[in-house]
Amino acid sequence: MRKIGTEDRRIQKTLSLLREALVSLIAEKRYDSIVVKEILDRANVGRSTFYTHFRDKDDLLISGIQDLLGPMPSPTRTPGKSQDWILWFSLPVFEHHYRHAHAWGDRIGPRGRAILHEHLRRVLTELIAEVMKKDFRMGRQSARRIPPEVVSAYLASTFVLVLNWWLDNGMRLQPGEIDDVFRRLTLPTLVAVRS
Amino acid sequence: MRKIGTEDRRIQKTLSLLREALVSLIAEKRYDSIVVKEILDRANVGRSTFYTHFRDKDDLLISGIQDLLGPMPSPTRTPGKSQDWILWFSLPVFEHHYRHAHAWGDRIGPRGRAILHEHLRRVLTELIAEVMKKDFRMGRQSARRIPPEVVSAYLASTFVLVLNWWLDNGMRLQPGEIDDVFRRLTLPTLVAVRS
DNA sequence: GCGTTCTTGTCCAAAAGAGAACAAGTGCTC
DNA sequence: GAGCACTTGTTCTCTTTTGGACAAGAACGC
Repeated sequence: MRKIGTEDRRIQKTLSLLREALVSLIAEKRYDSIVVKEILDRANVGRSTFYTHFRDKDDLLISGIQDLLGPMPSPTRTPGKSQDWILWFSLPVFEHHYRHAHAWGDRIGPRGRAILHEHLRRVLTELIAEVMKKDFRMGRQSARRIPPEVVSAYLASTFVLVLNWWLDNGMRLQPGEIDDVFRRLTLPTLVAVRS
Repeated sequence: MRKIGTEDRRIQKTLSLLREALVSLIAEKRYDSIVVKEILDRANVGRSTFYTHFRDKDDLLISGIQDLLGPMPSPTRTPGKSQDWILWFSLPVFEHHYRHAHAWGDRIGPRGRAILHEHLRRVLTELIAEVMKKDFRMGRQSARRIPPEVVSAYLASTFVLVLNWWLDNGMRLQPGEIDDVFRRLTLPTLVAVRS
């Protein structure tokens, strides 16, 4: 049986090469000033190959988020009334930014960051909603219940907001500290809404 | 115009991956114990791809020699009666072995070394003959003249002999010193034959 | 303005790689 | 020595990659 879709070895190589090329370029110069051909040259990949996988440069940038969120282990609901298990993504993502943002400086630029964060928000919204729907307690229906889609969108957008603030202020807090800020901001609402 | 033959970007990538995989494997285990599938796994290359480029494992090993000798700059004949410019390859190759042999230890094994040296001898013979034929002085014909093919074969085989001795004795001499040995062995003959 | 040069994104035919199946050989152990 | 697992090298079809051509759109100086 033949491997299908994105499992093909050649595809994986191509995606890796392109992503690594972009990352290493951002480490050297402003994202906005990077031109597709530079990425191709560094990745040693043909032009048409690039466009079979990505719509444009921004699409390539965005695709890295899937790399970050994709392999994130799903949370296991701990027994008890605590609701913070649904914020499982928070600390890992903060830590990821902490590790990588220093190398990037602000060469990503406002436009690049906007694209990145908007996509992060969208993907996080979906991811959280998915996990919430798997949760048993969401089975309880009630007239006044807030739909999980709204809650997940709320959490994702608040997360990105906090992340943005953190970055704008030079990441003076440790990942654990900013994570705590995020949790104290959202947990009360979460408890009230989902109890 | 389309690129042809070995210039294709995909081919270069494949060859590099396979060669690097083999080298890194030799750094870890005996050459004889390395199996094709291990090379494929490490290079992340398909089986059929391997066999479109190489006859077998030995062929891959040998191909590295071309990498070593291929980019070697051709010698420039210095004016004067000195003949040692034709030994231009000697020191670079000794130095190459000096740099890499320590990492390889003796994991290459007697069989691997025999294959390698036999091929090195063959390629060197051709390379030297080629350079000699480009040389002006070889134009001089004479009944007693020794054909350049014989001289190049003599030089190559003596070189490999010295190289072998050097390796067998644990490379106790510096590259410059063993190079000197080689030159003192061959120069008198060279002068006598080609003056 | 206007031409020149660079960039973007699309399309295509041809080449290379993937992977599975296969026969044949090797080596092992029971 | 029969069975089994593994390796080698070949062949096949299908998928991806390639590079060149192209149109359309910046960006630039003159």
